[in-house]
Amino acid sequence: MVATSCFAEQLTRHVPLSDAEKTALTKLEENPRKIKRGAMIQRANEPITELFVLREGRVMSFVILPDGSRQILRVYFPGDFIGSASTIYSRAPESLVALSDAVVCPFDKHALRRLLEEHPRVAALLFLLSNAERVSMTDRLASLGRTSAKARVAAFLLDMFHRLRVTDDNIKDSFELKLTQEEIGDSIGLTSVHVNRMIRQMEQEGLISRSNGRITLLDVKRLEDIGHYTNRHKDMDLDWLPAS
Amino acid sequence: MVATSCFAEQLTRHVPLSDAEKTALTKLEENPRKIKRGAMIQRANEPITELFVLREGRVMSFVILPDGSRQILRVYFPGDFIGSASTIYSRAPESLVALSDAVVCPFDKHALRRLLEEHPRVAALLFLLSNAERVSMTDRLASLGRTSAKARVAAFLLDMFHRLRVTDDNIKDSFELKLTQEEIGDSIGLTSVHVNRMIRQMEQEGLISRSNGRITLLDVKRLEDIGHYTNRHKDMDLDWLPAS
DNA sequence: CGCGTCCTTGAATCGGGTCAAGTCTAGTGG
DNA sequence: CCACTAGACTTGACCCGATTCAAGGACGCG
Repeated sequence: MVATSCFAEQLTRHVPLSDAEKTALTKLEENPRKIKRGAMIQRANEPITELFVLREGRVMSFVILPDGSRQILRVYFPGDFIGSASTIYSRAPESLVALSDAVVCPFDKHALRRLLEEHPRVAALLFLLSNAERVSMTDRLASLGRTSAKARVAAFLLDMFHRLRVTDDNIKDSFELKLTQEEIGDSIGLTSVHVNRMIRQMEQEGLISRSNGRITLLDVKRLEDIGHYTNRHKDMDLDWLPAS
Repeated sequence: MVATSCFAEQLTRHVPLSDAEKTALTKLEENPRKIKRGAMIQRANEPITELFVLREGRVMSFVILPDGSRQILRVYFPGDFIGSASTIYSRAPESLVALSDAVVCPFDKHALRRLLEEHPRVAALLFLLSNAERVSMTDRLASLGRTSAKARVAAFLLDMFHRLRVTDDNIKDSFELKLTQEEIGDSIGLTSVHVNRMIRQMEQEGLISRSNGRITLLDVKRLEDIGHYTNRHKDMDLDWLPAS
């Protein structure tokens, strides 16, 4: 048994890895770095050569438009692979900021190249997970483009919930959001004021409840209905990956 | 010189390929199939095992929400790789319909697996391009979440324009849209009525002009400004890919 | 010629944004 | 232990951009 990294652990949830593969992945996490809440990890438009594995805490990626408004693109959880854009662009298309105190493990993109060369199976797996991210992105597109404010909030909460559950088995029906209502709004294309209205409404209707930053989903079925949510994590099927 | 496939041709725009790689890619396109405008290539939620290379024409992917509204996720052009979702999901997350008469080359996902196994460099390249798609998806997210109707139309037109130019060098300032205004609306989260109003307004302001389905961009600079558009195709940098 | 699809335009409506004025809470320092 | 403060949450009144509804026009095709 080799010491498994945070990233390898995430990947083995999908498909078994050989020890050699695990060791290689662990190398990516040799340089953990502590990050304070609110600190910027990467600034949009600046040259980049690093990627990251998020080991602890939460990180968000976002862009700021010329009029000053912000679109949050994604919230990352421990085990996530961050900054894959730097594999293709020499300048960062998006900014990265820690939403909570966090630990990230930066590594050079050439280290990733070597990994892909030496472990084609890992390359294939990363390709697949990149496709999965693309699909979850399309779900959000549909949410922003075609659903009401209430539906977006519902879908957002469900997405957080199910993603957290992938790595944390003891989450039953509640979780720490760790995002302000303004940040929620910036994720789903609403103002903080309207996010607040929707959340209160959903609380009054008995869909959710809150106590100091913790959200409890009281009626997941109805939330899924309101948010037009489909849980993609269920029917993933990576069987066809090259055998190890 | 081996006969290059449509897909290989697309890839070599980014990075040189060996003859062996080209041959392998060409194999994916052994079974061209003609598709009529409007025909469904893949229906959301149905089992899938096939992927496609689009050789001719245009194809769109979309989802229909329970209330009947449609979100178009992406418009594909010749040389594009379609349906990468089937690498991870056994049921299609999105539908595929031909926007014009088209030729697609279906291939089994196991053929892709063999390709990834035998040609790790191609696997890495696909991983990169998948990342590029993810980035262009985030651009659209920001557009839908945080910009006005006019900005979205401008960004949409510029995106079509620049993507067509990647493969077609003789496009100077005009192109065939081949989408109805309703389809444009379903791409950018607007109604066809409002798309029409924005297009007419932009026409009156001298930003664009139209004649029987052909759009001419008269003032690209100002359009980019209005649409908060950034052309991602320019500063792609795939140099670090494993050497062939 | 007639029919269907797409485009165009106006009027009324509404969802969500904006502005503004609180309230609540966790820190902070005296 | 309490006053002070800053950031986040809450709520109301008003406004505006986009949708909805509806009706007509243009064009291509069988």
